[in-house]
Amino acid sequence: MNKPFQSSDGDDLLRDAGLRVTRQRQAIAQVLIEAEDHPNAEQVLARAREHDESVSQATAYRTLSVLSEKGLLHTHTFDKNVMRFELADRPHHDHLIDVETGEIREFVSAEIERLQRKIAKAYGYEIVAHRLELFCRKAAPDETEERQDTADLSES
Amino acid sequence: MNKPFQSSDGDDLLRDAGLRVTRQRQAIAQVLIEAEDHPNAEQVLARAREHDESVSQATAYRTLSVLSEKGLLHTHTFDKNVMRFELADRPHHDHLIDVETGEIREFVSAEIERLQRKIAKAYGYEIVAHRLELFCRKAAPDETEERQDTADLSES
DNA sequence: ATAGTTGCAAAACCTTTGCAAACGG
DNA sequence: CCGTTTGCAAAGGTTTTGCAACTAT
Repeated sequence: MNKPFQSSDGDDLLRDAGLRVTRQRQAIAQVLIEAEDHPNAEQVLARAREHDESVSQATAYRTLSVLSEKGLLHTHTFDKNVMRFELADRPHHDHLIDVETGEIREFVSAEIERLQRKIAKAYGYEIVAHRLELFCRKAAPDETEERQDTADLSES
Repeated sequence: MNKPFQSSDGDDLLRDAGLRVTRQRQAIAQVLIEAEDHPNAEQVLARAREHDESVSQATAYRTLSVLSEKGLLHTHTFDKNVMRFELADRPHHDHLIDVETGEIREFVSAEIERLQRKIAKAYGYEIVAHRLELFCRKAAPDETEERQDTADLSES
């Protein structure tokens, strides 16, 4: 019984990256798999230490760095100076950031994805990766009620 | 004869931000107006010093910071850790980054903009700012020739 | 056995800040 | 004039690195 795509298993994730499986890296991989948010390095380290106290900052940064380079982890910089991480094995999605609360919602728009590819192609490029972030604020009650808009959202 | 929108004049830019007009800030504003790329703080400082040697790092960062806060400057973080700047008075556009060369092209898609607003609205939000970056690689010659794709590009 | 990995502490890197002197309006 | 702005140098926050000991394979 092998995992189809998502390396929901930490050891697999590490091996996929060509890394040796160590206690410390297992702890980090586990954190990434369990994460439902977009933790930064400091948070990954703190959570990993709950699994294995011995994880050092250096190892956390080194592991996150390799996993990112190998494409197994996606990175974001929602706020100024810190890099945030997210497993790459999840279906692609973009982010909507509530600028008041910092809350991050994920969304997918097949339509936007399509347009992006179209644009890149028009310039003679193919997309390697992309990043779409909407910094938003809760809207005023809204007078024009366009409820059917939701239709575009989840076509992935 | 007043400028309609773009403060193509450095002093105006500074006054729009509620700042006093100093030699150093004039140099920085000039750099931003002349910039055809997306310089980071270090580059802005270096270029500003060509206009006025006395500009210090502190002033560069402080000025860029205020201009950004006042919304006169847009910021990006294409690469990991450095913030890049760009005058906000230009028509909105997104970025296509050539991952091989680092070259940055700008594009506009009214269609994507529209979809973004639609998505935000569906979640009950309104967009304050957004960021769309396509990390691309020059495409292989391409077998299916879709030249008319260019149509979507410049509807702004 | 041995190449890869570790923690530690120091360094590197980008950005911010305290302060007294200098300056703009 | 008086509040703002300056340069300097030091501090801040995040990420990287050199090294000797340790460990997965």
